[in-house]
Amino acid sequence: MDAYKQLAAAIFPDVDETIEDLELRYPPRNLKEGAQVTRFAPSPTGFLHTGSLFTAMVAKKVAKDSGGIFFLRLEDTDTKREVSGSGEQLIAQLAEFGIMIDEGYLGNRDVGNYGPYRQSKRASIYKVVIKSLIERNLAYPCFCSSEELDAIRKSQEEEKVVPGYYGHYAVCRNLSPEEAMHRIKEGQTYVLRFRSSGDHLKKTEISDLIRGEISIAENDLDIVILKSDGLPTYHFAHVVDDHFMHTTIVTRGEEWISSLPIHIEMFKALGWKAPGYAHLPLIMKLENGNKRKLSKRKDSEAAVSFFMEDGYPPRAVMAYLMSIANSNFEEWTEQNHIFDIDTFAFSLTKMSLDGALFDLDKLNFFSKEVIARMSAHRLASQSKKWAINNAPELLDLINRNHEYYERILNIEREKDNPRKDFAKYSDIYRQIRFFYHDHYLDLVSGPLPFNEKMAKSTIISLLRDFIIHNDYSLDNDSWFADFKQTALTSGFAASNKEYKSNLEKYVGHIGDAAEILRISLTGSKNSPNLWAILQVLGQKEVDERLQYVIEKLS
RNA sequence: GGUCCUAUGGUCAAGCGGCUAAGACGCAACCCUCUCAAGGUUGAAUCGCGGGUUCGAUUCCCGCUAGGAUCACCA
Repeated sequence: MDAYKQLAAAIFPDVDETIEDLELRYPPRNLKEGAQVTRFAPSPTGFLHTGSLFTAMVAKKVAKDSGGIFFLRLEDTDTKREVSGSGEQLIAQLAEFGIMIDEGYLGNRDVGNYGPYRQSKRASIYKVVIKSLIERNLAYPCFCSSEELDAIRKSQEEEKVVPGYYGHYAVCRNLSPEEAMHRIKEGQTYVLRFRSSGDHLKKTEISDLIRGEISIAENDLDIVILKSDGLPTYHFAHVVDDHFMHTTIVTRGEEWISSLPIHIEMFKALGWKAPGYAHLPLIMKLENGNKRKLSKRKDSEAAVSFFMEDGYPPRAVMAYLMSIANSNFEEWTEQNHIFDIDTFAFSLTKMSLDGALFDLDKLNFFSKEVIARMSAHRLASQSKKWAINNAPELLDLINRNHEYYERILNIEREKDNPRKDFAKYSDIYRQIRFFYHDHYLDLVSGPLPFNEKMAKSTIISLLRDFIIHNDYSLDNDSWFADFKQTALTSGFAASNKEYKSNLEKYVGHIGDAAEILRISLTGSKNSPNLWAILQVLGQKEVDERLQYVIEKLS
């Protein structure tokens, strides 16, 4: 047995499987021609990030549109940063946005034949591969401490050379296998590094599915592939996992482009075919006039929980993200009047190449459209679901009478261009609370915003006439014609034009009369259609409110 | 700083050698109107700079500039 084999055996005495065994265990997938296998590979380090949702959406689209497989792998090799429970949370949040996986990690269990789908459970697989690498002298143990590494980096900075563990700076790369074995037996801690044979001065052409050819210097860093805790680093886990899981297209953020040479080199060294890569543009944020990557820590909209808490319908968020991914989605959705990303023909090559600024205005636009197209019934149930966790004050109103709530939401809804005044569920409460008697009393407790020029007696007379004459059985148009008559008898002109040409003859015009009624009923100068409000409130409540205002003014 | 990516209105962007340079969001005005939310009409606003190539560059090439990403036993 040669020295490298002995070293490998010393490091992994209990690994008896080979790469060939693994190939047999994870045979090629049986998919039709052109079907793509994609994955979403998040780390369980906290809430789902908006950029991650974007990536997941694209990955799923690519797989589904091609009749392939979309799976999820949990990249939980960083035990220090892991937030317990966030893996499950990720799955749940993804599901809220309609992103379901075909196979992979599902929180409490794995589904699929290419698992385990949690990297922390795949240690034995990585070890098989690394053992083979050591046997071929393509990986070696490194005993450098973090202090030594820091010292190397510092000296490199002083010498103004490229920092990193390479060439003669890679002191452990030339340790003899005997020496390495000796140190291991002594109990020194170590990591395993990949022995790079790349040349920093040589460029390789790599093709990206979105960007086309990219020319980057070869990797010459001996990167760590197995940490001292026995878990792999991202680079190595990516290569091994996506090989054995037979991923055909890796979708990930643009920030990974720079480590692409590392991945390519490892695929080559192992004799494996690398997957296609699609490096997605980052979602950016404007700060002090500069763009920057959306940051989870600084930007509330970076976590998708922001949208959930504010009450944006998931469909609206997805539509917005899709409009960033493929700008023709917007045009498509205009014609189809639906915001269903599943039926849209997505294209990787139509993606923009630079990061989009997150645009809340645009999201609001999509969201208004989406909400306006929901039935009152659906909006009621969706907003209730939201209120349960986020808005006790709204929930209170809903719970008083669900049917009444639904009727409020149905105002000006069932028509060709429905009302678009809610961009998110959190907009609802403020706009509908006047429908509830106690809230109404609260809203009108102060001075009412009547036009100062309007005499109290005029207001009172109009409201009194209204109480007596109003007919609740009329339809919208007839009702308004009827209301004009009432206003006329109180001295209002039937039109603005008429009023303007005979200022001294009238106390105001029909618009003023409507304003008086509106303020009296809602406490505000702005509201939805008056007739609709009357219908929902009903005669008893209307009369009570008007009586209240009359008394207040008397 | 090295390396890589990117560059059309405020934002998202179409364009792929010849166009009055689409469209959407936002903004403004007007119309409609019982107010608001809408809806309709109109408008303001863009090819970063400098060299080439070409009869002709927003488009192709090279610089520059700017922005971004990345340089860990994090992913």
